[in-house]
Parts: sequence; C-alpha cells; structure tokens
Amino acid sequence: MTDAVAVTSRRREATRQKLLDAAAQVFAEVGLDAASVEAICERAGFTRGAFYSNFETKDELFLELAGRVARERVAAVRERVAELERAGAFANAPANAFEIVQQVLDVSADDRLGVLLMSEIRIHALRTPALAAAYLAQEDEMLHSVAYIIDDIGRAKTIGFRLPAVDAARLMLTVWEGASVRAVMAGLDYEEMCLRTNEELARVAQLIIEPPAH
Amino acid sequence: MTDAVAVTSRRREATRQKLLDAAAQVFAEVGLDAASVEAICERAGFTRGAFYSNFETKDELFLELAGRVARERVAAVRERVAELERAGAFANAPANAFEIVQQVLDVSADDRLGVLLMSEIRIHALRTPALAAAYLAQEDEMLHSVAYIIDDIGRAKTIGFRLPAVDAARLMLTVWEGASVRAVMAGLDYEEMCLRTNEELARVAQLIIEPPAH
DNA sequence: TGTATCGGATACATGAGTGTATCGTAGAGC
DNA sequence: GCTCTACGATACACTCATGTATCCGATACA
Repeated sequence: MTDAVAVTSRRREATRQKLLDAAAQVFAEVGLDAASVEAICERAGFTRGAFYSNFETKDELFLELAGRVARERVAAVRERVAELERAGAFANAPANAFEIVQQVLDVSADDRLGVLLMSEIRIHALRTPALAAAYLAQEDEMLHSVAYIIDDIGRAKTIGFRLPAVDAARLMLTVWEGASVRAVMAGLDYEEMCLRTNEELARVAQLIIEPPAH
Repeated sequence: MTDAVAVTSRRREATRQKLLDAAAQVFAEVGLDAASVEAICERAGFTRGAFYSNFETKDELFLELAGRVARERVAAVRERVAELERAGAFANAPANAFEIVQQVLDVSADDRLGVLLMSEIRIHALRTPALAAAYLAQEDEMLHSVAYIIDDIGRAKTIGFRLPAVDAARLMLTVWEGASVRAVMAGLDYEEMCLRTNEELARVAQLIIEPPAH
C-alpha cells in the first residue's frame, strides 16, 4: 500500500520532470506566452490530459521551473566551488587567479538555450513580484558564492583587490551575463560564447586586482 | 492636390505615432505576445480597423517600434554629448570625470517602462536574427558615442585609463544595463534607480581610471 | 454645395488555445 | 486471475484574438 503509493507517485514524478524538461526547451525557444500547453506536452510525449493532471496551469509550471533552474544554478556553482577547494585550486591558483571565477561561472552557462531560458525568466520576473523576489534571492546566493571564492583567492595568494569582494562578484556576474547575451545575439556557438565571456571576464579581473606594490 | 495628400498623410502619420506610443506602453507592461492588437488600439483610442489600416501585423509594428527606440536612444545620447561638449564639460570636468558618462547614460534610461521595453526588445532580438542585427548595431552606436566621450575626457584632463576607451565604454554600458534591471526588479522608483545605477557606474569608473603616478 | 476619396469603425468568419468532463487501461492488491 | 484505482488519453465546449470585408463620415476639391 505505502509501496504502491510510492511507486505511483514515482511514476508521477517522472512525468512531472519530463514535462518540466520539455517546458524548459519550449520556453527557451519561443517564450512563455507563445508556448502552448499543447506544444509542451507534444515535446514531452504526453497529451494535455497529463499536463492538467500534474499542474494547475502553465504559469504554475513556469514558477516551478524557475525555482528549479535557480536551485540548479546555485547548486552547480556551489558544487564547483567545493570541488575546486578540495583540489586546492585556491592555494596554488593559476597565473591569473580569476580563471577560477571563470571556471565557476562557466558552469552556470549551460548553452544557448540556457541563456535564453534565463532571459525569459528574468523578463517575467521583472513583471511578477513573486518571481522577482526569487530571482533576486538566487542572484544573491550566486553573489555570495562568487564573493567567497574571491575572498579566498585574496587570502591564499595575498592579492589585494580594489573592490570589496561582494562588489567584485556582482561586477563579474553582471559582465558574465551581459557577455553571454551578446554572444548568443551574435549567433555564436557555445564554444565561442565561452571564449568571449572569459575574455571579458579576464579584462574585468585585471581591473579588480590591485597591482603589487613595488 | 499635393497639399491634400500631404494633409491626409500627415493625419495618417499622427495615428501611426499614437499607435506606436500605445504599443510601446503595452509591450512594456505585458510583453509582445501577451499584448493584443485590441489592447494597443484601445490604449491609443482607436479600433482594430485603424491598426490594420496602418500596419500589416503586430510583428511589423514591433519591428518598427524597435527601430524607433534604437534611433531615439542613439539620438538622445548624441544630443547629450554634443550639448555637454558645447558647454565645455569635457575640459573643465567635474571632480569625478565619469559623472559625464553617467549623465549621458541617464538620458537613455527613461523610466521603469523604458527598461522593460528594452528588455522586451532584447529578448525578441535573441530569437529573431533581423532584430538581433539591429540591436547589435544600435549598441555599437551607443558604444562609440560613449567611447568618444571617454576618449575626450582622457585627452582634456590627461587622465590615463586602464582600458581602451571602447572596452571601457562597453563595460559601462553593461554595468548600467545590469544595474537598471536589478533596480526595476527590486521595485525601486525612477529616482532610486538612477541613484543605484550611478553608484555602480561610479565604482566601475574608479576602477577604470589610472591612478596618477606620483 | 455636391461629390469623390481616404481613413477609420463595425461586423463577422475563422482558427487556436484552454480547461474540463469522461473514458480506457495498466498495474497494484487481494 | 479478478477488481479497483490512479494516471493519462480523448472529446468537446468555450473563450478570445485575429484578420478581412464592408460600411460610414469627414475632408478636400470642383
């Protein structure tokens, strides 16, 4: 009985995830409003019946998707930070210490569709207070993760920064986002996109790093 | 006869403009897809007959609007630059020379709806190659206007910059845009928005300016 | 003042998307 | 092996936006 519930709800959970995955693609491709429930279901291999059995409405699904994306990004960044920390990357950092930040941010890049989805979420957050709060909270999480890295690099390599870590992190995030959007707009593929964004990030990093007193 | 044509087409032009203005508002408020032709017409004080008499389709209007917005922004910035130049602002610049850049960018800010409209245009540009080209071209124009100012400030005040003028300009634009979006997302009003963006811009400006050798 | 024309209003047909109510079926429990 | 339940499929009714075809009125010109 309890097992039965567990099984069925596991199946249910699977279709939910499939619907969410499909929705992520469709939303990224055509946007929330232009995405019909029908199109999402078709992509997921279900019919509308399944959809309305799992979600109240398209907006509810979008809200849940936005939350999932935010959590995934934060988790990915945190994971990467921990990973680099275990590897001792902060202590024996590469020539340009900010490569680490680049590596961290690359994780949150996904691909062209990822950028589109984030943009889609962002613009709806601009119009939906509830979403806005979630969006800002997620950004704040990212901010602190990045700030933490920067702080750590500073300590490990005794580099001085011309900016408080949080401000530096915000700047890096802003630049990363702007560069990603421009890259996608220019029609660059994923590889070129990473190149571009890293280039811009490196420039900013150079600005932030205090030149060693001599 | 020629006069008649001129008069009628002037009337026509007026309704076109009214429709474009109304569309700008509605697009900013709810987005391109959620904006019905009906809603735009209602806002403009016309019926759908007028709309289809002036535009083929909603997309065509959006395209024209995007072009208009781009031209207006560029023109406003250029105008502001020329104005400041006439006033000799570059030669006897204020304490923080980058206040000039702030002043220039403030012109392109409009208000909350302006930010929303730009975001809306941007995301559709991400999906529409034709729009993307126009968007990038406009950004390039802005970039060079701002770069020009920066160059001029550098010469007039013999300040050194740690970045080529174009890169500095791109950075300023990126930061400005990011800050605007965050401000709107946080629900700040126009005044607070300007404060915030200027604050962030000032920080970046300090990074870019080469400390005087002593 | 009559008339022709152009711009905009009104009415209507069509299509698409949504949500719900009902049905069929696969799998769990007995 | 039978039955029951839950999940998803199917069908349908409804709303709403779109675009077009037709109509009306104002304005310019004779």
